Amino acid sequence: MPHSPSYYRVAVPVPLSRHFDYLPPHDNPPTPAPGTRVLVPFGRGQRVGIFLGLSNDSDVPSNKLKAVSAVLDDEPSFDSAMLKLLQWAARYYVYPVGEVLGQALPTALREPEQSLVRWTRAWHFTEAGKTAPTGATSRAPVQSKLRDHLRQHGASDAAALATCGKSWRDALKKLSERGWVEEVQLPAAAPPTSEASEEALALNDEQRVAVEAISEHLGEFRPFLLDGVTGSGKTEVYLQLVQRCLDKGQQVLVLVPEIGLTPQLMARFNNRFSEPVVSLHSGLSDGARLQHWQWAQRGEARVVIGTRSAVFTPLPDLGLIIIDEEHDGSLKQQDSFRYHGRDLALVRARSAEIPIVLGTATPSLETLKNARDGKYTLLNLRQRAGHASPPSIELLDIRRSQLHEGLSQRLIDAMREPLSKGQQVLIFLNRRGFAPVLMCESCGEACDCKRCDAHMTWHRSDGQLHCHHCGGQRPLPHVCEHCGEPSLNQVGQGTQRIEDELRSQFPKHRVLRVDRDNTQRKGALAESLEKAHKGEADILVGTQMLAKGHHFPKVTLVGVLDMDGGLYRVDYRAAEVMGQTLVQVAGRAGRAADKGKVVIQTRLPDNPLLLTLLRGGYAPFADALLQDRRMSLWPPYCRLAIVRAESTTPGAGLQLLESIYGTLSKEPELQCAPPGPAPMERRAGRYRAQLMITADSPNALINQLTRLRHYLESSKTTGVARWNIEVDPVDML
DNA sequence: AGCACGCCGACT
DNA sequence: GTCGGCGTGCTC
Repeated sequence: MPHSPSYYRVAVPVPLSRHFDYLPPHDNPPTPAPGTRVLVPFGRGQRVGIFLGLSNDSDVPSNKLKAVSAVLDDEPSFDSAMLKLLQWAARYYVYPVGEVLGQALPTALREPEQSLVRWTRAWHFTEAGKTAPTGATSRAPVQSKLRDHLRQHGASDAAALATCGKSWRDALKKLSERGWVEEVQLPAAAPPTSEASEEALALNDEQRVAVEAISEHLGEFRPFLLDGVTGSGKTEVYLQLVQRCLDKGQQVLVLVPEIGLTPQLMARFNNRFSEPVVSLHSGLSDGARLQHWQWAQRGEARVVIGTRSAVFTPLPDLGLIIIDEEHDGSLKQQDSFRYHGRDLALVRARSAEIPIVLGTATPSLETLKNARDGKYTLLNLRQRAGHASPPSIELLDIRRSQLHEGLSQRLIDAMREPLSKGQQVLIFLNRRGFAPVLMCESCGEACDCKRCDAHMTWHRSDGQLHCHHCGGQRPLPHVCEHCGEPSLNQVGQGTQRIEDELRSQFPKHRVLRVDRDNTQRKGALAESLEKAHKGEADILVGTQMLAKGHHFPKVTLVGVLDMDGGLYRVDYRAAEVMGQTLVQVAGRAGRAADKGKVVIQTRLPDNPLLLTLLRGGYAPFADALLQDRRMSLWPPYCRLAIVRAESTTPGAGLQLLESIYGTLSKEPELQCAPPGPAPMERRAGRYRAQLMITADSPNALINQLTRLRHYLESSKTTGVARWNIEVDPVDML
């Protein structure tokens, strides 16, 4: 057979929107399947790339081509459907294919040394270990436990041995030093499976309708919006749908917005199903992540619960995708490859011909529009489980009230009754720190961040000024940096200050603050939530961390301190986000027998949007916002993209965007606004500018942006300004 | 993005 | 005389 000249087309993880061609490896192995990892020479070094397929020609003369160094695996990391999805995503988000594929790979597989795992490290007794006297480790409890474990179970892997105690690794080392245990390779472990201990709950009518409606369409593409108020039992609907899929031998992918929501969902799934459920999120070690990913890929894990990047998990028998809290902005990646987990999941569901369920109490406007247009099937869950009634909501006009460190007297009074009955109160304020501004009383200047156009927040816990935008810190100055007077005054309130004030207002009650500052440590959030659940705190103060998904059955009063910001901001999504947060926070109140109450402090008690939200609920509020968007032609009534440029010298970014604007504004399919400084122009020492582009058709937008990207990649803008392109931005920062 | 090569200032 | 500053150019 004549040797046909074929080249290996490879995606290399570099910020260039093209693939690279290579000669076949010198040892001429059988052609790998597309999606297989290959090692290729690139520039001076070697890179792990993804083999895309063979090609008969190349733009590069063949004497300039290098050969693939090695085919790294004998099976592909991406099947053809996943490869297609990722290539689609690279085009849609105007991001280099190689980088997209690289990011979709578990971190461990980005290294050439790591191969797909077929073996797992384990330990067993040596001959000497088997006969060693039991009493020899009587003074080392963990060593004894390890020996007991090995005696009972034989060779065991790390996960199994870890049950013997925290210092199991040290103890194991001691045993191996004595020559009693040694490492062995076991066939790769199967994912852990728990014994189901919980029966399916009885469904109410709406839940039953939802489960039936979705089940009817297993095996075909159909998106469902499961619009369920907090406490309406969305999770039970998910669980019963998952059961149906498992019964049919299908796998299920569940996407949640943040890592904090995986443990509780994992626990519920594990209690319900006797089949392997695995999690996939950034909190796992690279090794664990690879393990879980491979369990999914081999079909051994039947349910995967993960954050947005889990949308790339290979699942050969995928039968259903569930997106929980579909409105949540964390589903959109905010740097490098700026994809939306929900939107890619929709594309994936379409190509896999399976249903996808978008669950939320507060649908995003895009999803709501799709439901209104009949593209998504709307399923409502309006009844609260256990006949809990919805909370009453009250606006508290604080324009003329005297505030106690941000708390109005009426809110303080309202807290007394539930607290006296042993119920909990939740105070919500989306601002960390003690005081957001430190202002000089003699000259009126504030302490500003040196690298950002922002005030610094005074954190009393560590006595430092923090910048919430660049993470910078510095000690509190003793005198004003502008006029030298020692008259710095703390203005405004953050959660730390509210915590203090609540302690002094309610000295007999226990106050628990939950925000990013005191939940940094691993497991700290879980501990705090546990405390709250056990009733070891009476008053909970916190930021949006407290608003997301966690259930506090004993909370009957929620106080919202400052929501007005969401009604002032220029960001076109600010009002939508405010409404969603408000409804989510309100959902924390009165879940059990007691009717809940929500008190919102505001200086805008007549704001029509706010009133619509309070009187009519989220649906008419969202419809009003949709009307606004339609009139002003914002998404979802147009396709939006942002081109950003930043530079260390003022003006360079803006200049780059102006030259782009000159060309793009001539394109008839696009509407461009002249570029301008970003909402906070200087951030982390860089001057930032942005250019907004809208179009009616997504294809027109993508085509133009692709041209733009090619131009930017080839022009020598490096060093002058850094730039990026974001399609479907979720916020303007 | 890396990481070279490539021409102009302060050091053993 | 070199070491090294980061300006521009390439990666199959």
